[in-house]
Amino acid sequence: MDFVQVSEEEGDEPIELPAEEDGTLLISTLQAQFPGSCGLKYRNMDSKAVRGVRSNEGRLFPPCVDSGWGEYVYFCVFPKENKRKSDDNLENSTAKTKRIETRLRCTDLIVLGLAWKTTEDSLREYFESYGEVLMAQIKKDVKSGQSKGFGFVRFGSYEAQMRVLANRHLIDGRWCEVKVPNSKGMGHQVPCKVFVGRCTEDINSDDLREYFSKFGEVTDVFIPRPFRAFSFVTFLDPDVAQSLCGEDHIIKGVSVHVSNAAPKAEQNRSHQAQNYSYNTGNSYGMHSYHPQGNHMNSGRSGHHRGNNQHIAHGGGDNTAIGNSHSNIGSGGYGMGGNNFGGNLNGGYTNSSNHNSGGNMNRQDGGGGGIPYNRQNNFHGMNQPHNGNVGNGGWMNRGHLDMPNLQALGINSQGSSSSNQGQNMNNPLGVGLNLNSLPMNPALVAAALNQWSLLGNQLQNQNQDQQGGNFLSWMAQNSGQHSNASNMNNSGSRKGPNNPNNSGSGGMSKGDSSASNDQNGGPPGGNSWSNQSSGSQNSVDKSNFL
DNA sequence: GTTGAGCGTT
Repeated sequence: MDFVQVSEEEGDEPIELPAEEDGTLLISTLQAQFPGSCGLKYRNMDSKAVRGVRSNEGRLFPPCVDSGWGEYVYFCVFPKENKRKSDDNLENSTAKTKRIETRLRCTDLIVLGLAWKTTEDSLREYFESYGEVLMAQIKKDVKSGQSKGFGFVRFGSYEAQMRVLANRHLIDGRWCEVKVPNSKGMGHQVPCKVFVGRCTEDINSDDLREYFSKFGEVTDVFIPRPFRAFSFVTFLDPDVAQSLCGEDHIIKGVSVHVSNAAPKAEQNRSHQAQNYSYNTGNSYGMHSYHPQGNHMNSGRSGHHRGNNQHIAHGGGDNTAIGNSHSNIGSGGYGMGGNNFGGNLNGGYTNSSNHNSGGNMNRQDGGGGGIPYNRQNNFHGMNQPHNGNVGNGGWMNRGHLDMPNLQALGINSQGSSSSNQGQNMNNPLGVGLNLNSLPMNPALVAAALNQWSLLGNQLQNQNQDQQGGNFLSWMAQNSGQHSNASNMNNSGSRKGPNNPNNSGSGGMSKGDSSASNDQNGGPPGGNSWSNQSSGSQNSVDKSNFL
């Protein structure tokens, strides 16, 4: 296999990226290591000029047909901010306004689980690796001055905020959570996703990613399977997403239409909803994509009793394998006649911050219907009493598109006596044992990846079910947040806590404290030790949707 | 002095 040496900028230390069999380098491979990059260039030794690398349909082509990539060190091309011509003209002022708004969207973030000893200085120091810290404070007891174990931090850039929110953080020896405080509504949050209509079947996620990377960093691409003539593209910057809405774009010669990812029925969904009071969400409904984000189905659907009757509302082609699937309804939202999943049931019910008692019954894809997974027990997902009743968690904190972790069978903190409840080997605090989940782990992976909760871990668990891009990007970016992404500073013991185990150990709750004892562990054998060093992450989620 | 889910005396 041929490797291409790539660095972020000229002069930086290069990373070797694997080329494809045909000698090309996938942009997705590039982006796995250099998020946001959209191409390559290199310094021509003869002319001393910088040369661009040919790029077409998600692939980068070596400069020389014969000698391939040669010994050059390539460096990345990143899309220029606001490079769009339209912005330069009529939208210039609004673009500026938008940028200001972006800054305004930075909000104080609450940091939970701080060590008692953590000071405002050390808090600030830690978070400065993510970006400018405008404020860092520890809440203390007024009299004693003792820390209450939580604090607040505010960043100067939204991007830093997003990265911080996507990770967990080892601060002064404790894994801390960072969230948007309850007191802050994120109702003004602008969606980062766009709906891309009129897609043809040959437009794949790489195509979309490559094309839309021109406008800004693409963090996710979702193409419903089976083919439904639309897809979703998520940008890091919601402004970019918004700026594209309403436009037609040509991808592979096809005119696609970009619009807001919010379902068209959004406005009047409140009075439809909840027609089918049982088994509508159905267990196949765990589509990892939620076009509107924070609507996790407010319930009313939990009477699925584990039969094989999967009713996919709307959508049509629920040509799932095995079992008896029938489609009910033809409504729903979507564009251009695409039935986006029907959702005549309780999919969208409340008007804000849903999921109060919800489970994971949304079935956005309607016909998508998860046509795989004949062996896995999906029915577990539709447990009518699956907890998470109004406990907030991520859901009510305004964080868009977060999964119902409990519905996914995931606990957010390990349990251990020797480390104060902190699972030191699990950076995200996601008590996840893919092999013990009552559902398709690939789906969980997809969901978590979708929601940016899980990235690198998956490759430690099952090479066939890797999550991918977004979180791994978040976590790995610039390598300076290793605390958050690469744990096990001092090693862990081999044994039950090694997520590579395919047995019953793993990250499930109730691991022995010993196995979670990171600090005391002997060196070597780090189970969670590393995030990807290659491009293995770039697995199209749609493979298992 | 201990503790470990939470939500900020301004």
